[in-house]
Amino acid sequence: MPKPTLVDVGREAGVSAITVSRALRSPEKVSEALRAKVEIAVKKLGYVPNQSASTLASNKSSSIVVMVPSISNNVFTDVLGGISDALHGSRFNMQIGYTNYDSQEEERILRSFLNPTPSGVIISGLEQTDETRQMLENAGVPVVQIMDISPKPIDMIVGFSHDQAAETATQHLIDSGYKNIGFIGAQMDPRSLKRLAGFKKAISDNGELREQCIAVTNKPSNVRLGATLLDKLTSQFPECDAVFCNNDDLSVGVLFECQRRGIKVPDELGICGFNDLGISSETVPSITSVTTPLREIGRLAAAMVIGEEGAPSTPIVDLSYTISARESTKRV
Amino acid sequence: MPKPTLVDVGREAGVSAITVSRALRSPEKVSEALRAKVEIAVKKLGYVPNQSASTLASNKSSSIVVMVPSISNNVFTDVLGGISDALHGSRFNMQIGYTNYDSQEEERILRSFLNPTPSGVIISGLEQTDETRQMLENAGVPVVQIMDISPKPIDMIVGFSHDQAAETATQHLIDSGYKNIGFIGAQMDPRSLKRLAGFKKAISDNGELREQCIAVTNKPSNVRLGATLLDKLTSQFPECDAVFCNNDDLSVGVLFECQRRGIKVPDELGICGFNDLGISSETVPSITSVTTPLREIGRLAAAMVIGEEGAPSTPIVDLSYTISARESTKRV
DNA sequence: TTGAAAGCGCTAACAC
DNA sequence: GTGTTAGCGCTTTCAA
Repeated sequence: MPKPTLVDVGREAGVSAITVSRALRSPEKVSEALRAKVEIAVKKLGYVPNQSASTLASNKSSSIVVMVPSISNNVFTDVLGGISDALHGSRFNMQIGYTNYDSQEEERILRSFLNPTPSGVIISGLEQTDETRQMLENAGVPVVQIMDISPKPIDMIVGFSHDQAAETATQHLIDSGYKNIGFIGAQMDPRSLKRLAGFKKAISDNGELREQCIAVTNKPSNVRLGATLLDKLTSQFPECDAVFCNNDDLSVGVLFECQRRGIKVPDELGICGFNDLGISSETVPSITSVTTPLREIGRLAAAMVIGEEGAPSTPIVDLSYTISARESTKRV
Repeated sequence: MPKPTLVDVGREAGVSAITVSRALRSPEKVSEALRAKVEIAVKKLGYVPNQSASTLASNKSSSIVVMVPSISNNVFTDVLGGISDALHGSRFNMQIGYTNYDSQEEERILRSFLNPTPSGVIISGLEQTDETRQMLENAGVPVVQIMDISPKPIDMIVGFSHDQAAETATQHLIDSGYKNIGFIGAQMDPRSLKRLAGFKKAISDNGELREQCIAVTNKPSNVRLGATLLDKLTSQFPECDAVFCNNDDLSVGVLFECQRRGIKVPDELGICGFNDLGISSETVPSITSVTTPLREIGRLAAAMVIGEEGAPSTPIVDLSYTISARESTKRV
């Protein structure tokens, strides 16, 4: 038997198709009696609305498009989790696009996702191509940029200041008594570069910034890389007594490498990570990290894009981060 | 200006709409000359096909539905990564459903995803409700179950034997000279229960299985829980000299707890994890784990569901796992 | 409050 | 190889 349509349900309930449609989408426009009849017919036939037909007829889809650079990065799984939570139970579903840190790819994917027009777009970062920004503005849908912060969003934005977060973290290392602080970074996307800038500012403000205190790579971040980059750093900057890492898997890798090489943490080397991904608080010694509001970003972005009540009233939401000071920077 | 349609493109190219459609979807059915004209018109107008209209007219969508229990679990991000890789560049896109380990939720989500009929379904585990199996069979689309293995899949299946993997791992602990082996497990879903069964079998085959050697919880797995469960285990089973963990974050948590409590690994306690999630090989000491073919499962499932050439010729694919023996079970 | 008619953009089926 | 016609299932608009 073919799938039942609105007409079938209507016939079963003794009403017209359009009444069924209304009963389902805006029950308040239909009389109590008919609504009940329709409900029974829907159950009986096991009717499921055809999304494509609905989308085609109304020219709007009920999906929220979410563009993220990568799925394997824990940072984004947290954000997606937040969005997923906020959307759960609403009439919206999410459609995820992976840009692989490539603006051109982002533009291409988004173009296909914007046809038909979704109910909203959540997009990571500020680095959209001009074409992409144009498309988004023309689409006339709510757009929320996430992760970063800017006074001039395309539409709305929720995130935090990566420069400031990194600057604060570096200052924490300085305040803890470390003198020769290095920077370790992987996946040097624009937000990572901002963290590097924040690091540089803190160092310069407190003395002299030396070239050799920075060890970075464009490879995706992972635990192994933390060890590799620590090797690189200590060979080019032997007097190094603390490191600020771009992301928590690097800081964990640095700790393990210290354990292998017999470097004492925090006495001989202080370590500070970024994002507080859940493992930092568990290692021995535990690792200081910058706790960033990842899930919260996801949740708020979803609320803003669907215009929910829980949504903030301003289009620019600058969330705060905190330094979670732990054993890895607690010098005696 | 409104979005251009097939008719617009046709007018621009001096052909009919259907010719444009054919030129785009099956170029071999259209003459060289027209194909070129169409291509130019498409570029000029910036034409993007309307998926809904296509889906509605043809009654098939080009999405591959993927049902997973959770996104925050690293295990599934690996699998999704594999699927994403395999689908990249194909004409298929993926639609992800999160079941939150709930068969009823799975059924509900799937019902809405099956309308209109997708090009294929990839679904985790064997524990679908009867209704769900029925729906999938009625839909008449390729279905690939993943993660586990069974002689009677709904349609196709790719995974590995969790019982056997756990049994082999436990045997490795026994062969390494451990006498009182415990089991630590979180998120006790059906596959975890199979791992527990494999553990029990190996223990029973080599002596006596005692109730108190098992410490489990239904909470989602995380590093912290590893420590908690080790506490529980050692208090109820003090003579314990090795643990097999359900998942790698637990084993990492166990190692950290040992470091906190001054328990020597591997001499006083042997540790073996599961899934080899990337961190196990980096800790100090490194942790033995069962390396499971997560990405491969994703890749193959995608190939099977879209009937690609790289796909296996049999509907049942039993992949192998390997024990990656590391320092945490290397007793001197 | 309910219904009839028209049409969203595309493709299947059939002609030419 | 190309075009014509009809219709996918729904919503919009307008009328009753």
